[in-house]
Amino acid sequence: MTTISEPSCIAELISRFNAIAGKQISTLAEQLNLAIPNSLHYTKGWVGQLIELALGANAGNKSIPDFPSLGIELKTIPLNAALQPSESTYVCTAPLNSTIIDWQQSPVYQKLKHVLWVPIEGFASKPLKERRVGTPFLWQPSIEQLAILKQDWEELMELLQLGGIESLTARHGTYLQIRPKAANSKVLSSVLNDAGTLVQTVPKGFYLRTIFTKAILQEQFRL
DNA sequence: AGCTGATCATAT
DNA sequence: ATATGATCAGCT
Repeated sequence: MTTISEPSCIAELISRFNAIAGKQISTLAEQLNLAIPNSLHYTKGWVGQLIELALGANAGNKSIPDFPSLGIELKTIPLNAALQPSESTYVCTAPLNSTIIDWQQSPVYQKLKHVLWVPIEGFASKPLKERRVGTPFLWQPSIEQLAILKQDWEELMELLQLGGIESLTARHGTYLQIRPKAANSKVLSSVLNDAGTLVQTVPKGFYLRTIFTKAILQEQFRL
């Protein structure tokens, strides 16, 4: 495997992501001496990691943006045959026994305030190695989008903090939602419920709804 | 068909 | 255990 260092400035990042636009997965994998899995079934995050390697993202599994010195988060986004996002986008772990922090300090805000979106052909009809990288673009939420994200985050955090975990479902939130994030439903961690009792629950994560990423791509490409 | 809940691999 | 990278698949 070939390792590439973190880009030292935005201009370097821009020239790197422009260089991968339109390329096939197989081309990038060969350049990095990386073996291509037969399918994504057992390697769901493989494309994301491929793009991280190709661009020199180096935050590991720490709760900080992928390009720490640039404060930019990298997100691949799978497109269906109509070139629309086909899946929600994972943001970060949801704290179950949360201590109160404010929006600006939250990992959700820290990651979403500046994102490099990398669209990828994601339709199953096309073999993984033939799928192409779309046109990556840097994005920052608008004032209006930020207000809704903040409102969502506050609503969801309030449910977590006030022990409302048992009533919290993926139906809460306009752009942000909370869904399970674990190896399987048998993985459990302890959390206080609204009666102040410790109960077991599957670990959760924050996700961006597809409707939101769809809007982001439409703004960008005027689809 | 889209959405919610479930799941898979890997690093530390 | 818990973070990262996400997509899968059953139900409505």
